[in-house]
Amino acid sequence: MKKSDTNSNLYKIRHSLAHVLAQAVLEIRPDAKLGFGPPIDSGFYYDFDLTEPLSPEDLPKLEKRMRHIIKTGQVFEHEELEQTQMVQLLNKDNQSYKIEQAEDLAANNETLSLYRNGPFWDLCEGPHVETTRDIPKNCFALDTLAGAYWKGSEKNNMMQRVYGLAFETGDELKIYQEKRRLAMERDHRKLNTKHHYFSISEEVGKGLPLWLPNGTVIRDELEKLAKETEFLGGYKRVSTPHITREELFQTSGHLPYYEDSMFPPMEMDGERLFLKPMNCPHHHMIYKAEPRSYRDLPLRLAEYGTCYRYEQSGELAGLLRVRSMTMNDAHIYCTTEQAKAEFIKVMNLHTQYYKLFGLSDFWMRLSLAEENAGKFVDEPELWQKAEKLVTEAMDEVEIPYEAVRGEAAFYGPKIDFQVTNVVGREETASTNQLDLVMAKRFGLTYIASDNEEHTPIIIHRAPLGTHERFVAFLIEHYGGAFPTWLAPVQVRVIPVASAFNEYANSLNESLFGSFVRTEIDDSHDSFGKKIRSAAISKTPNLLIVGENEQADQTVTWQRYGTKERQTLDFGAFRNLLQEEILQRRDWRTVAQD
RNA sequence: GCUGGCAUAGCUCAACUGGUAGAGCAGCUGAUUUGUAAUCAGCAGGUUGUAGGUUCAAGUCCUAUUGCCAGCUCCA
Repeated sequence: MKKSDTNSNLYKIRHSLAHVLAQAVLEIRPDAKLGFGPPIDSGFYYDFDLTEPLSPEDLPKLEKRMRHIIKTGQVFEHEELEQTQMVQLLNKDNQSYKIEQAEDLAANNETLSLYRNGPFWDLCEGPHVETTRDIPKNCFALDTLAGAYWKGSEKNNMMQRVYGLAFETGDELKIYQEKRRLAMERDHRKLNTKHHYFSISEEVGKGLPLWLPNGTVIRDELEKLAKETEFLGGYKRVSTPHITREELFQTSGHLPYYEDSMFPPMEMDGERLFLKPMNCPHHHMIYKAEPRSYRDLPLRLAEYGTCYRYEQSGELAGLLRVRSMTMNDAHIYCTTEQAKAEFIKVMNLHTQYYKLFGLSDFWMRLSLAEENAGKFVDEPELWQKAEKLVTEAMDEVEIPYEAVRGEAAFYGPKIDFQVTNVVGREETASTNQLDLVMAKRFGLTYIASDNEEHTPIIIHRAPLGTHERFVAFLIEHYGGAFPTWLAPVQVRVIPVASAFNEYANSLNESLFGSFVRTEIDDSHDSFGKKIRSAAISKTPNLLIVGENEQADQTVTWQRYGTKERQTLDFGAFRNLLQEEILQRRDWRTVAQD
């Protein structure tokens, strides 16, 4: 929850519940050491260091104890203490983490305060409800157990975190739980079991998805979209190898700054080769392959490039986090004067794509470097210049964003498009980066009109991100019901009885011959069953044909998810469909406009 | 990678405190020929993730291992 909400009733309820939870845990695990226990967007959590871990079966027990504590109406009392007194008190309870926290707070000259309720007390700045009776009866539920590092650093101890859901009323809690349940239904991994987009097999390796025919259709359609758009945007297409000699990644700085995320090298003939984690070094080499003049700029090199990154095993998740990925990558080499305009063009391209998919639930993050983090190329002046350029461009297009330190690429600031997946986890869907560092490292130059050598500015951009993540998002965004142009199967022809199979088949073949992805349901199932199967398949267009249609050479057209249908001439249907596909229209969002 | 949990047929799930695996859907075969969400009947499908161990007996208990899930850390 935001700091600004601290005085809201909801904040107090959640914060107080965290204390009640800690009290309940201490009842069953008296030696528990307390960590942090803040309110969060959906409720609260509390971290504990336990000698004997809690198991999911403990949650109902804890919940029962919490309800009991609430009923006794414990009063929350506030008290401020000097550091020595506070540490003494904490020491008596053997709360070593809290002592560390108290010392940190004191070092920052913050007031040390505690809250007591009943037998429990906690180092805490509040605020809380007056008494535990102010916590509505059924407004909370313990949710899950998880691990969490003390102070969020993997160098520290792993503690056990208990998550709880909490709202102002029981009804709000129920609504939240139902919403979450519905969201789970859209999980791309869940929809995948039904619609077969991809497969991750143990034999091939984790994080290395196999794209099945249905998923490949979506990939190919996205690629087609990107190629057409980039062609019109003046990009040139290139293609580069998946493995590369060590030296290139030394030059690029990937080995010093990014090696943790790279697969270990292959050794051959006395040299070391790496799988590429990004496409940029290769594009830079293409830039370098011939002398460049200012007349060549902006030079826009585009590639759907496949990269490999050694993500930690616990981070892999379906298609959202993988180890082999194909990026909608391009690098724009331009002069300083051109940079802002090029950056703006790229931002507009993002907007254009997001509008096409009807994606509106995202926020933009300006990811900046952090000093002395060791993760960023050490060129303070260039960073400053790049940040200024990006900020100005963003202000000019008037797109709101939030700046976050420490999230930049190692070679420059980024504008990331942040989206949340169905489970509520935030991910970067697209990215745009301004890079003043690489051109220098690679010795990229162009001859300007002054007949002198200059260094170009580079813009890295991936508005469609990677196929893996973007397709995962689209599956969840559309809930598996894709618009016609993206749908693995665009049309299903359904004869009402086998007597019309022949007519249905002629339509099917005719559409197929026009490059429409079509199939026919000539099974022996009842008509009702065929309609049901078609609905479950989420095929966007159904063509129903029977005696009437056959006699008139017409089709009855029904959209997925609707009851309305229209009967029209087959040729007319085909024209409408082809136009819709060509224009990549989603009739559902078009209707809303 | 770390903490916790889970693993039974293609999918969703069953099998009491250990007694030798069962259903629905999907699939296949046959009958049915149907105008908007499940026609009927039959058949087939599993060394219970893998490897050890305890036991007269293991899906069930123990150990290891692999994979998956949630979270932390990390990121397109």
